Amino acid sequence: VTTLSAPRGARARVRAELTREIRAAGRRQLAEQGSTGLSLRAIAREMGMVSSAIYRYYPSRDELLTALIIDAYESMGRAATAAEAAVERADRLGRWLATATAVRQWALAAPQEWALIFGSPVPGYRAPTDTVDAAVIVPVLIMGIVADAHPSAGPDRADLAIPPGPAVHTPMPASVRSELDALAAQLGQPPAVEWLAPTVMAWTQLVGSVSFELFGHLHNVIEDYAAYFEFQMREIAARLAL
Amino acid sequence: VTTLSAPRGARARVRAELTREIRAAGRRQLAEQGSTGLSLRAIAREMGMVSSAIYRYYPSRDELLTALIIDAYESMGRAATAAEAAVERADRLGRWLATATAVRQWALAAPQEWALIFGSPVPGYRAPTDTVDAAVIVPVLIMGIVADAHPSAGPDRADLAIPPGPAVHTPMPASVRSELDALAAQLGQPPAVEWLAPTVMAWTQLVGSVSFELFGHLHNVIEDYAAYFEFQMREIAARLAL
DNA sequence: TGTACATCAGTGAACGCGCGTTCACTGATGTAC
DNA sequence: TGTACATCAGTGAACGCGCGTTCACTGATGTAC
Repeated sequence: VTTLSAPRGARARVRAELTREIRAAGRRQLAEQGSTGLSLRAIAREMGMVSSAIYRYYPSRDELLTALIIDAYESMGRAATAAEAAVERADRLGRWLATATAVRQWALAAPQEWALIFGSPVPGYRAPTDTVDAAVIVPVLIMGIVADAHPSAGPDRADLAIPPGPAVHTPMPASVRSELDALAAQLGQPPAVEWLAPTVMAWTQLVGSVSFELFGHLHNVIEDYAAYFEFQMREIAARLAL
Repeated sequence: VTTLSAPRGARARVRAELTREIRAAGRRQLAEQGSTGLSLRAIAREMGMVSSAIYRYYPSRDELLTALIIDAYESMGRAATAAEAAVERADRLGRWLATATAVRQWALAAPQEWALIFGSPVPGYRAPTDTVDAAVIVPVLIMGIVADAHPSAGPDRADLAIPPGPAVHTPMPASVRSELDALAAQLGQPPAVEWLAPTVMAWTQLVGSVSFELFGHLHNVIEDYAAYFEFQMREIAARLAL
């Protein structure tokens, strides 16, 4: 982290350090009170500074919020990437389960950061486009697994006649296909086109499932959530024919 | 609505009316600023009252929030129930699609109410158990459709050997089964036990999909969201063998 | 039908709190010659 | 190596705002006899 910015003098090093500390304090506040409770004054208080001093580091509350959102996406992305990388390449089911489990574990450890990125949009806050690179880490990771199972081109193309999902399934509307094509084109080795929508569905289900657990929607319905989660993820893997 | 409380005198009628007006004003504020922006003072201002007068109707901000949450669940439930009831009973795919579409339409029309019930929990607010009856309307509706397709008992039991979901699928953990059994027992005519988890998954996917659309997670990924949504819901219907 | 009393809605002032952001300033740290 | 100047971090006071909740009160509406 430090090596990235490579600050020249002592002043720059201290500045980078304090910038990081401000975000850490912000994260702590987030954990305690949620995004509504994120307050520059409270951060300043915690750091033993006067409130206006924060403005030397972040020009406004929204900028800090953006930084924290990017941090959260990157933190989740790192956790998922590391877990996925530890699994043997050929074991695609294992890679998917490792990714999904890492995402869930990350969310359980930092529920408010999860809420920040996947919960209700913060009122009056418009997310700048800076966040998309970080937001896309895990979806791209998943798409990579699917692409390994169902590559888009080459001699194995013939094997891919199996339709995505269950035997009875619906043709994908053309308007959706083209959008997803454009998304896949961003990948070096994209999955075969008919697997794109199922991949997005898998990602939706993963996020939906974690949110349901975290936000308490299956309270008193599912007790052993870990078991139910794994069951779900295995079902999805089967659908994706990993 | 009026018939439910059946107020005796004129005073009681006015009180019921104003209570409703307060919630309507709250809903309007929610729509503009989200749950954070819900303010008793602002409601009082809008109604031309002094702020303390609101306390004659709701003893605290949290109580009002609870009332609005229940309203939202009930409003969504009414929309879904009406749409589902309009479809011929035998057309189970149609009933599912009508339900899912009604949920999405309701959400698009009232995004902040959606966020209130399915977004991040309001910080510092603990939902009382009063909300569960309303929260469960749509899930129960869906479970009813699945139950019609796959009833739990009777002579048709033999036809139900088809496993839920795709051909390759995972056994459900016993701990999850028992919890879902308990849930299904609340229904008069529950679905066969092996369809319970797929039903909850379908509900999760429905909510996840609408949230993704509303919260902007597929911005610049899926353009024709209506088409994608229908595609998804048809896939789910196939999985549920409706 | 009329009077006496109890209930209740709404008032207005106040308590105590927190927030984001701006601004002119001091003094220390870095930079150029 | 030493001095002069520019940069920058942090200060403290202030602006203007909003909030939930409490409390003693006034009057109007309802109820019991």
